[in-house]
Amino acid sequence: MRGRSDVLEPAILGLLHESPMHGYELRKRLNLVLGSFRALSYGSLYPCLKSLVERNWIQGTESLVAPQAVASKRARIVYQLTADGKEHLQQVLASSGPATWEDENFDVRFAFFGQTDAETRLRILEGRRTRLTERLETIRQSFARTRERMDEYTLELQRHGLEQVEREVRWLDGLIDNERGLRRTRPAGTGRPTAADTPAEDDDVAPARTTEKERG
Amino acid sequence: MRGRSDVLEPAILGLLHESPMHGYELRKRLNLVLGSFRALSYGSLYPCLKSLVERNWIQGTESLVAPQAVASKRARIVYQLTADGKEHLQQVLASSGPATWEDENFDVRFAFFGQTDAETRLRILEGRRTRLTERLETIRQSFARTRERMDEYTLELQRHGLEQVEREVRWLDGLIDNERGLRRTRPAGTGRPTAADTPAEDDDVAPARTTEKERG
DNA sequence: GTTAGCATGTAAGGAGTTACATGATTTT
DNA sequence: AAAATCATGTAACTCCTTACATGCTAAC
Repeated sequence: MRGRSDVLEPAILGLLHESPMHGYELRKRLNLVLGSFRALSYGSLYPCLKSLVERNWIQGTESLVAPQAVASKRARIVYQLTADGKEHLQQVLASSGPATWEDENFDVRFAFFGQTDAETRLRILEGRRTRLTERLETIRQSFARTRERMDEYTLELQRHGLEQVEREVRWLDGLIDNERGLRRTRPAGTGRPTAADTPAEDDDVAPARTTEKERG
Repeated sequence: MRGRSDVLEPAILGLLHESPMHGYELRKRLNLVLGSFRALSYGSLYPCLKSLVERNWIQGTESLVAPQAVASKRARIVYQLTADGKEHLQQVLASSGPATWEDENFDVRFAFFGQTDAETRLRILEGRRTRLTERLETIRQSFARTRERMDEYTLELQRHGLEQVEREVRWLDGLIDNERGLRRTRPAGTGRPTAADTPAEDDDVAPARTTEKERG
């Protein structure tokens, strides 16, 4: 029943958990968290905020802020999480389904790793890794099957895509190693998540599944 | 007036230009061209084919194919470009607007570079490059502005994103060099598009614009 | 005093998804 | 004979976008 995401809602809740904000500011921050700089429109943001208020996960309070100590600016609506909202956010960040491992959903989860425990982080990183190695398998197979009768540019596009995914897997490997280290040596949530010192120039990124199941 | 794409239509036309096909087969090939392996659904494909037929860009003919020389299989509808369709495809592949430089649109254009001339290829590669350097600027600026008060994971996500975009720019540079070479030495459309032998480990990817315009 | 940026919204619509529905053919 | 895969479609829905509408405030 779910579309590709609902990437917006978790992102909003996550940002508001870090600090209360009004819509206009949220949008700017959102464009960074959502990664690919697809300028999010107000036409999505405000209706979403409205529905979050209705479900009682956030609440908005008019604030007459005077930034240079001047009187009476136009009221801005500053949103913040309710108790219900905090609880819900924790559930969302910890939950994982098939959609969790897709690009944008993963990015949002990852951006708010600071608000979860090491257990959850590891689970999500590994789920993402599995998803990516599945992709690698699919690409490699079609690569092998159709190499001959394929246009050179199409081929180059796929070679490049393959490389990008391989690189992302190595990035994840670094992060996973790091989380494992954290879990063994420290209680939780300390230490920098800096990635991949592992050179790892090898090509075997786990066999995973070989089945090329249809998913449509 | 255009949404993020209409990535499907050009992709279908491009594939059918390479060779006639029926819907089911199209879908599989489509999933590779469209890159990120977002399994395209029949719910999008068949209505799109229908509308292409209505606009007289493709035509479908029932074919009673018997693959192992056996009689009477169920009829499959094999689609092929009409004359109008071929003309339209050329226009689409050569045209370039703001949407052309976005990820998926670019991928589709690139996948069918074989069906265009060197002039067009170069224009599209350079447009894409400009778009990416704009992104780099945006990321770098927000990076510099908010580095301190930002979550470590969010930071790592952005660092990684930055790296991926930088890598993509270098990939484009290789392709652009290659196209330029082709244009100088050969008539058009010959030679392999193999990328970046240029090591180019430098970091200056062109200043481009510094303005952080709103686009919403 | 007018342009640029801050701030909040609504209405209509586009591009795609999931879930459903059906049936033929091939493989086990 | 059952299961998998080939093959074609429709209906309802979701998430997000564009375009529109409004008004305040800062800077030039």
